[in-house]
Amino acid sequence: MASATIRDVAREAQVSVASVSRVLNGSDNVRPEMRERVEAASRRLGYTPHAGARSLSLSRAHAIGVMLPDLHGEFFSEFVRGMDREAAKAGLQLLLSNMHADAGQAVEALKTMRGRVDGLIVMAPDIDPALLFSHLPQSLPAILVSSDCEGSAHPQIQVDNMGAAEVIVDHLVASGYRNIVHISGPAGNREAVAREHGYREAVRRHGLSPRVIQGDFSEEAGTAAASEILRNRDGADAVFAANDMMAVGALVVFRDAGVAVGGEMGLAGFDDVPLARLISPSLTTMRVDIAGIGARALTMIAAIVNGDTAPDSEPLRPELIIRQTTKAGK
Amino acid sequence: MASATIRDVAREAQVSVASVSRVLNGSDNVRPEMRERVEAASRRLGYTPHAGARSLSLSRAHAIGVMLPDLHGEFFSEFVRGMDREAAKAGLQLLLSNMHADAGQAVEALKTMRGRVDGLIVMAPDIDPALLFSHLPQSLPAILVSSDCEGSAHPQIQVDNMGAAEVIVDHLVASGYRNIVHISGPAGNREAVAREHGYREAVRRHGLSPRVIQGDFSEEAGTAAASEILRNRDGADAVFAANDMMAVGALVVFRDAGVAVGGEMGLAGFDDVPLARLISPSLTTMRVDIAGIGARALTMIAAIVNGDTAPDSEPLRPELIIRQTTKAGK
DNA sequence: TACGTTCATGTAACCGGTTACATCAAGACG
DNA sequence: CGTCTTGATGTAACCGGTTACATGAACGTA
Repeated sequence: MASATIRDVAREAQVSVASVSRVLNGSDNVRPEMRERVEAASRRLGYTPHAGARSLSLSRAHAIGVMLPDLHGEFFSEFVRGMDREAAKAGLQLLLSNMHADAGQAVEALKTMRGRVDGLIVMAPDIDPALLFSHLPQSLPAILVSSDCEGSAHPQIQVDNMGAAEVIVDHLVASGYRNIVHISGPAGNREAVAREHGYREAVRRHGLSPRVIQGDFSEEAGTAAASEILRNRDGADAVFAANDMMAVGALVVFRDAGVAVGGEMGLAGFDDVPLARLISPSLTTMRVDIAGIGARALTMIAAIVNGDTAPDSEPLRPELIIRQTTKAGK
Repeated sequence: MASATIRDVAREAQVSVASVSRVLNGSDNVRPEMRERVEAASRRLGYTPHAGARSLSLSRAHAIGVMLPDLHGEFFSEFVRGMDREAAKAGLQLLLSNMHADAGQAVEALKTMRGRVDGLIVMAPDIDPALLFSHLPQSLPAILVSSDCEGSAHPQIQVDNMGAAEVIVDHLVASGYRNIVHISGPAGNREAVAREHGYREAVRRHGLSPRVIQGDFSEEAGTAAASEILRNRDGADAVFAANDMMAVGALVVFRDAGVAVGGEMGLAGFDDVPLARLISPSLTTMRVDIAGIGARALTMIAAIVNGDTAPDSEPLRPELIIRQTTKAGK
């Protein structure tokens, strides 16, 4: 019942295992008659090579380990789509390990990938990468995605979160808004921190005063923040949420309260989830090319694995997408 | 530079490889002094076991291969989330292989998983499973998700697409709609076919006449279908789209044309993507518990891999979610 | 003291591939 | 006809773990 091995095929074809291997890997130096015998035997036995054994003897797994945080929706699927597209081109598979409760668990998960992948793509916005990699064989190539951390030994793909946040604030100011409240992301999240930093910087530059309501990237956080803003009636005339889901949560609250979003109240998010375009009024936001990041991450790690020089890429600049929630202006 | 192997640890600790293996796998029959020596050596060398070699000698990869179609958004991420949750519990990893252009490529992808995974979870609504598995070692356990096909040798997780479609039509009829148009999914897709079948069955049962516009699950297909309906003005008073994205495309067209969706025009989708709740007017649809399906798929395959009897599960029944697009009725 | 147990440890085979090197037959050439 | 070259094929070591079995020390018993 166990599957046929290369030795079974060799026996069936009355040749040596070396010959079978040569035929199956398309080596030259095999006579046509030999090729035919082996292929026939292989077909008769329904032979499929054992990828695990192959990668052991070649010291090449043809797989990339991917560690992601607890991503949701489009964000997750677009990222994986981008990686998968390039992985298919490069003949690589993706070994997924998501959503780990804590750093210890994450380290454990990375360890179980040793000897099973040729490289790692790690996105861990709330885990210290130094800690993450200190327990790992340094010979395993890895790249960090969007971790916004300096001085790591590993190549990184950066998104210019801070600059993008400034762009958003500049746009809100240009549209006539002056009292811009920021709904921030989770405290330990480096992307969230960078966005808040950009917000503060831009507000300061315009001579305005910052105001931050702590959020956590969830729609509920946006709902809560908007309710708080309505309750206080403290002159806030625009909201910049650190991601779209919180912006959507806020939008629904404003809409239901009869606030003219895009008119008296400006609103902007971050990410450009598909929903941003479809909700009404449609949401001004920064578009991040998630699939592109995933693709770039994979081509980078593939290059490193192949021993090519890793093209250290410059930060990705998200694109400002102006929609109805800031269109009318004030 | 190459990573330390178990033999390096054995040499460093001046013991045999068998002892190292015993210590690291927590076997009894090791004296405390031995344990300590090995652990110290292992730490000194930064040793991490080679999972590939381990799985070769144990004939157990502790990984599950997952093959998915070109899924988008929440659908994909929720499904993976469900699997991942259970996989973490069971100590399994997920080897992903998405989005294959054609059946041949899909078969190839499955083959490269041989010897690398202990089982397969396959969702391939537009590939004939018989074809898919005919080229595979029959010893590799596999389960099919939502393939709606009879007489397969592999256990399946079914979603009652046909029954759910009937539920939707019944609801539309109960809300007063009579000329219900169906926007179908892609032609070869078995889920889409089952939904259309349910639609036709229910419409026939109510003594109404069916009308189907061919779609392909994309938002654009919904846009096109709705435009066609408006152009024809042929008395259609409700639309049942085979998925939410098409329903959303249609909704936007109707809304922009000033048609009262939920009043004079009923509209229902299928899937309950997050957008369905957030769009305005919010969309009546059938909720499918995607994460639950993923989780169930993983527990099933894990059970089979462990040699437990596979609990052959009954079809999942989606839940009717009534929202504004059918609320007012006619 | 001689002998049988028990138990920690070591040796070597095995998982299923790849491949360096050995082997050997056939053809080239003096 | 003998030798050298060439090229197809076979043998066995190796990738890095696990583990059945061999080994031998320590101890109990007569």
